[in-house]
Amino acid sequence: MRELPVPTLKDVALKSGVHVGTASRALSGDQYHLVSEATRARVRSVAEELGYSTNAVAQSLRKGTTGALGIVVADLDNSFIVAVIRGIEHESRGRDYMSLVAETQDDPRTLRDVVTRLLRNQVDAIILSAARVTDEEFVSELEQRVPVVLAVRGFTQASESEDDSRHVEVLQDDYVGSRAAANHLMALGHTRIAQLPGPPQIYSFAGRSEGYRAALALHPDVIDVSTGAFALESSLAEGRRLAADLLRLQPALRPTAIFAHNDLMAVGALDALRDAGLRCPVDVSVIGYNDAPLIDHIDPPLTTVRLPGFELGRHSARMAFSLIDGVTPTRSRIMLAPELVDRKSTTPPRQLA
Amino acid sequence: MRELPVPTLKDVALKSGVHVGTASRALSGDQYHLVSEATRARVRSVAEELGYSTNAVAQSLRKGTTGALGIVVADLDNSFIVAVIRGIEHESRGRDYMSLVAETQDDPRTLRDVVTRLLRNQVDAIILSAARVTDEEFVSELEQRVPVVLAVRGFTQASESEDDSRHVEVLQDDYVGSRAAANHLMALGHTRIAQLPGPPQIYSFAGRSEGYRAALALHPDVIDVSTGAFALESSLAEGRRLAADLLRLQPALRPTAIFAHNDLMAVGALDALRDAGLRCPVDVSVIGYNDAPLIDHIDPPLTTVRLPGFELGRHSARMAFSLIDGVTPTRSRIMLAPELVDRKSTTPPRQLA
DNA sequence: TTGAAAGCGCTAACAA
DNA sequence: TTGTTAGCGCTTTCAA
Repeated sequence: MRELPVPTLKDVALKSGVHVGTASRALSGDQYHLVSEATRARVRSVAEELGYSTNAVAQSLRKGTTGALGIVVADLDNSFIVAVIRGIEHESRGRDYMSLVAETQDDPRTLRDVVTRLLRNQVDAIILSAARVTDEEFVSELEQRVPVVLAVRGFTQASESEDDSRHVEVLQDDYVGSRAAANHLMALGHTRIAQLPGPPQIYSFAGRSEGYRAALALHPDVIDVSTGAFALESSLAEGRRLAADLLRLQPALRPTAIFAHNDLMAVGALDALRDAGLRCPVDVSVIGYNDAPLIDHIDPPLTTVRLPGFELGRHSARMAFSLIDGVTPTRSRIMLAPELVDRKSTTPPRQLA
Repeated sequence: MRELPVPTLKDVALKSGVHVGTASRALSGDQYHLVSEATRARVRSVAEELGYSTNAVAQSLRKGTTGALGIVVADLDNSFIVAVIRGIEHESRGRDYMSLVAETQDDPRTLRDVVTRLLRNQVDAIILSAARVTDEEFVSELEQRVPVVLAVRGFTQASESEDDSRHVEVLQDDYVGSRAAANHLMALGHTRIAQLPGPPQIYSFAGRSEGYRAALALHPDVIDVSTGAFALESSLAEGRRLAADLLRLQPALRPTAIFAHNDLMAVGALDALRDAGLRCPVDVSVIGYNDAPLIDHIDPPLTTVRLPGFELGRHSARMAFSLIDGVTPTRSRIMLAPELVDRKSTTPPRQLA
């Protein structure tokens, strides 16, 4: 099956009649000018002929740098995260960097595991998009060993100023996004609203709760009928459970609008509504977060908040490269604004309709 | 930010008062028995204390093997593929292998690009899930340089026997899946059926076309009203376009059931139906392929074919390990059976209802 | 059971 | 402009 002996630089040098050092320079991206045009051409053609390709492992060992970026995500099965990864890759292309993508499934042990692996493999930087609030100490230690960019999930409360940020973060603004969601509902005339909070162990969800509450606080006539419970994971089943609890309240106390911390939970809420014989949006409006694929094709098409994943990835990569280059980035935190997408799952409450 | 000098084996050896060779053995997974228990314990505790972790780059260079698996996928934003990746990772865990995941976006140039990168990085094997029919020569060359497992997308026609297979393949049986889909429609009583074929440059879609036609061939009373056109990419928009073309036929010639080569195209077909003032499933039944997330929550919940992604990944990884170990796998081709999931988008045709 | 030494493939001083 | 040389951090053969 596989049998061709892989040619090394030495082979190329030999066949070109030059020393390996010269061959190295001739083939290198930034030292080729130290070689006469003639030899350079010869070496390159020999390399081509032999099918030579540089051994990145040897190169890395010698250079002390691998040209690899570690990307750690909680859940690969998430289009938003995939967009982030694509943004990173896009930005890496120009620098000829390679990404090592690892998934934690939101398990703290797995997180430590994959990070250890990445470290062993000498990645030049890590873009971490899987941190939970309890991981801050771990991340601080990690930052001693390798440049780290926190993407999507940070450790910064919305209320904190950039000055006291201890990490390099590229985030989507949960505070702004959730406020937009809440404001959308209130603008429609809803006065009894509830949120379905995602796991508070993830700052993003904490931020969404905060933004939601801040928005409601500005409207004394609006009351928050959230139960106080939160999802154990941001899944459809949990959204359904939380919503069902809410719907068990007596009708007069029930919310006329629900803000779910992500689309999957919103779909769960839709299921709960149906279970309770209620209809969306006529009886209860529902708004999600993320703008997942096909979420515009469910019944009813979901109003939600769209996140700038690709851009977020690009910024994260740029931040990482700054750190790698030893350039202190001008900003230690970048916040990108999400955007509300108005569809069919939100309308004015019935009494106003 | 980062400053701790990273300890090397030499540091550990020095502090332990042994030679690096001994330290290496003490820390190794399979040579530690060559070291006295006392020194082993000492070396290990020193390593721990220093926070030593082996430099995988140096280790790889010396060993000539990296413990890395290259995984090449066409589209990361695909839950089925993510399941495959997870299956691979699951199987890799025990062997302490690491995956390098790369995406081609189905672009042949990018495919060559990422494979080159993986090769430079000396991956021990490549699991390729992004091949197009025109890539067979490229893959054959690749197989000379590194063990290759074709996952999900192979080069094997459904009709070929395993004996003439030139590659190591782990596939989901498109032929069986598409036959199941067609049979489901025919069992419901449909006699005018059309398929919406995905790009034939991908063998999976070619296989689905074949299976579909084979199933219909067994029922002389059923006529295939497919237009013959196929999708340029397996997207919602293309599904919509193809379906719209079909619906322009005069009513008597129109299909009463449509088999879309994947769920996204099926959703596009649903849109086209709506555009044409037709309803699913009352006027036209629609069946998809893949069982994408949320596809059970669209309107109507889609009947589709579910694929064993995780298992497929596990088998792919096992195959790869066999090749790495130099063990000729007992089988050069594994075909996993998909499963039909009956939901609400398919019913008997109107005249029979 | 341990030490010594060579060398994986490459790059980058330094010298010529 | 090119050759020489040392060495990145590790593993492993060979000797002791």
